[in-house]
Amino acid sequence: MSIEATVFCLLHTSTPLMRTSQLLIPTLRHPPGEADIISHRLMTRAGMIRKVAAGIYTYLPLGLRVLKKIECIIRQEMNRAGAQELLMPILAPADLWRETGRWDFYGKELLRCQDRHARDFCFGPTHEEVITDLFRREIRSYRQLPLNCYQIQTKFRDEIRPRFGLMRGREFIMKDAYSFDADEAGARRSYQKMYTAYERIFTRCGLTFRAVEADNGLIGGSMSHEFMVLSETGEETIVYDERSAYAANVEQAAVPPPSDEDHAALLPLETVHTPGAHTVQEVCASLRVAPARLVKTLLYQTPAQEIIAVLIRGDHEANTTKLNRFCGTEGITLAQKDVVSNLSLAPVGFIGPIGLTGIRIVADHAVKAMRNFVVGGNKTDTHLIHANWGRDFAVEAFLDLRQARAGDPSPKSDSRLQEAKGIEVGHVFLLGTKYSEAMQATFLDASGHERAAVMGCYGIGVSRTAAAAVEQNHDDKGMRWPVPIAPFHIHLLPVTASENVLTTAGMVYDALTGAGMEVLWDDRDERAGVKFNDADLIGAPFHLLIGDKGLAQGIVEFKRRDTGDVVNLPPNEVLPHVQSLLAAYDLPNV
RNA sequence: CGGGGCGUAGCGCAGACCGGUAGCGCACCGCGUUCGGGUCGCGGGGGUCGGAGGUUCAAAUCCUCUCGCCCCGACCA
Repeated sequence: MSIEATVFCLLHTSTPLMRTSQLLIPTLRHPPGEADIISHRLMTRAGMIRKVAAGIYTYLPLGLRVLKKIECIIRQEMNRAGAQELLMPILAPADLWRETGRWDFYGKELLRCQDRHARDFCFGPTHEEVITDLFRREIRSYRQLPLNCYQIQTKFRDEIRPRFGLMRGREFIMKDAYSFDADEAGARRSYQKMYTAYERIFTRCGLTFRAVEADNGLIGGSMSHEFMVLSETGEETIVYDERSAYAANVEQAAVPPPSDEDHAALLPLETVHTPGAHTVQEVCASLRVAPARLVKTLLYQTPAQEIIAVLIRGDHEANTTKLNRFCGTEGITLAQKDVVSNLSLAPVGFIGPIGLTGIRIVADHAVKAMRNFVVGGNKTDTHLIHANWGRDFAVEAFLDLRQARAGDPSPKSDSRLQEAKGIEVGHVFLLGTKYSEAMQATFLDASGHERAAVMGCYGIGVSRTAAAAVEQNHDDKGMRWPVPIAPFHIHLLPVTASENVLTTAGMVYDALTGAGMEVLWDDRDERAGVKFNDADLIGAPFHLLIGDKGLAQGIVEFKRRDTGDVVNLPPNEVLPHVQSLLAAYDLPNV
């Protein structure tokens, strides 16, 4: 490299571009029609992201800055919690995935490919196999534990239907961490450290969130919490209890058995004609009873094609997560119509527990408390009233099988649950030894016995966190980034083009950037209105307006993006003012 | 995978039913004008109408196939 080129590189790597005229920030007045939710629309309009294919995006300079900030906060907090960063490959050999059985089990979401020798590989949707393989090769002794390694890396999950921009992409950036401990107690300590680190991370990112109890799902293990950013656009529903700090995903939330039982005298079973009444609503309308007086019979089929009948009170919803847990299955589904008809039963809508032979019958707790209820008649256009379990049909077990909902009693206090929508930005799992046993990831304990490591895994959707931040922080003009993850701290807006304004802008810019602040200087030859609109759209937390009107009075205008409040300051007081504002934050240094 | 919709200039759309010169707004380029919330005027560049095949004297337009994208559903961390 020539001297000139070297000098050029040094100059230009040490002074990042912060002028609008030089940066690639292609703002749009109109979003593309396909952008559906706020974060997708605004991030596209602000020139932060561009779609390359369904669920696959390019992060433009502005968007990348936000991601880097989130990553930085994550790194700082992960390191603080004793985790160490490494980087695993995007492609993993199929053999590793076959060892845990997930090559077959993970399904179409696992994107597979072959190399030139026709060897199978997959794009990592998560990295338990690769990290566990590393562990078993390198770790021999309990003295090397605990160990917690993380990476920040691009993941690929071939979602059936990618949607919502960065919120549910196929390719996305994720921080995933894996802990290895010598025993369960150690694993719980590692889990707790990550839980605490996650609280710090999302707090520092300026998000309103809630940690909720969650199901372990396909990944396995015994305990997990999801970190939910509260937002109406959330795809998840959570229930929480203000009084006891209890919060859970509705999938997971336990519903206690009803406290009151109906003790009415048993009435004789009667057959009633209910033509065309398939749904709970139709049956209730036809018989003039409340949905809570009805018991619906749902037929589920396990992956092994076993059929099980599930009795749920008419106004309740079944919870397949709980059903899976009871059956010891994953992926139980409502029986298909053709399966039902092959069982030579009544059509869907008229199925009932009475006379249902050769099929297991389980019921939700709530059914146990009922007397003289309505059930399907197992015959077209027929229902039965005054049905009673025990007398008219047997139930294998009563257990918690329904979805929690607002108004249900809290399992942890005597108050009632409330509902909210959330975006899952983080998930911590206590895995146990599922992967370490499958892959013989063992070590010798203090007494010389070989033991399987007790694992935990911990994910944060980095790109999704950025999108969630926008969902939670915007107005009709654009984004309002929380200070720590904003692409820039200050948007410098000369509103007129006089010599005086430009000179002042240059001086303020030098002063602020010299003090380490990130200033986006809109030096374009544009009208003030255009600059204001772009600035509101991009959503830096502070805007600095410099114009001839103000300078005539010796002031510049310092405006908060979130409240719109304006403070008039002499130019030389801008730096201390911003410094005092930013001092309130634990800022990442990207 | 089932149902619905859409592919025409960078973005937003019209034209299609009824085949015959490919249009509008914004953006972009030039000149002038204006300059504190998306100025105004004049001039200009840019499109194999997603792709392939077919019908026809002639296809953005009609037919067949195909690819891509979006929405709803089922599925899922």
